[in-house]
Amino acid sequence: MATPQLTKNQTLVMDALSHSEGPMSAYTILDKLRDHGFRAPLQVYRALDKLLEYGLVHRLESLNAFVACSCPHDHEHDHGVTAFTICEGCGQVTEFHDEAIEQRLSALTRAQSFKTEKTTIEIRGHCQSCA
Amino acid sequence: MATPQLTKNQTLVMDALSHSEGPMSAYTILDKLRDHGFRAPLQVYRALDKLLEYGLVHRLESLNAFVACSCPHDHEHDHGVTAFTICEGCGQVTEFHDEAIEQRLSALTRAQSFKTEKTTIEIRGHCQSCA
DNA sequence: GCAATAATGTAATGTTATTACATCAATTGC
DNA sequence: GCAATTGATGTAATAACATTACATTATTGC
Ligand SMILES: [Zn+2]
Ligand SMILES: [Zn+2]
Ligand SMILES: [Zn+2]
Ligand SMILES: [Zn+2]
Repeated sequence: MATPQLTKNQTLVMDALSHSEGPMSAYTILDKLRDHGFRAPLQVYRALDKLLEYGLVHRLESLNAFVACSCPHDHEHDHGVTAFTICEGCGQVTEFHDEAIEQRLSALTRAQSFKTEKTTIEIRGHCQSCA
Repeated sequence: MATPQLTKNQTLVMDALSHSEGPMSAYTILDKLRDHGFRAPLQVYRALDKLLEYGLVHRLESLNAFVACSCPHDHEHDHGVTAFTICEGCGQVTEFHDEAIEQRLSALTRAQSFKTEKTTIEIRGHCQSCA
């Protein structure tokens, strides 16, 4: 998925997430952007849909929240399975990718002839500082 | 986590999930149990909390829904990491466990000194029939 | 310019989950 | 037995998350 030029709203949401310490809910993003003219949830959700599609943002299912992708690359190519550790103490989220897990999951789904479209891996717990 | 005797509400919710073809949202469960005296969401959520604690039920984060554990064992011992395939077509959910994935995730989190409390693995896609 | 497409604005509504407080039942200690 | 504690339940209100519907504006292709 090549990333096209972002629109005004997409840029505002992307910047909000990029400059955030951690993940933000859609409504938190909305509040942050009220000064920039945002008035309704849909403005956020529409921008997020596109940013998710472009791979610039990830959704954390277990938090109902969103986080900027931390990958250094330019997102010209789809990065594979994305996994996260999420600290319950400080809220820190760490994104990581592992080829071994990806291949193992691929083998397991292939065995049941399941066609994977999206894989969610989220590990809740406590980081080193918060242990 | 040894499973104590279930209370009346816990039994009703457990039965509803056990007899369901697939996962159900809390509000769907509520509707199913209105004839049995359920009136408010909290009655469902409280029962689900206990059933989750006992390992009899799993929460599907990407669906905001709940499903009865499909493991044959008696839940006397905690089964490790649970993963699911979820078909977008027919709604079929398949629970599986894999030692290799569990060990790999364990190694990865240990490397960042992260203390895991709960791991979510959910694979969305299409099953063989719905491909 | 004009049609087609994509993005935006706004309101209303739908869905999921929690807080607060009162009541009831079972268990424990004496 | 009985008070005290604990766990479970009932009910209402509210909070948090997400979508539908419809109107308007901006951009693109011709
Ligand atoms: Zn990423
Ligand atoms: Zn932490
Ligand atoms: Zn299970
Ligand atoms: Zn299917």
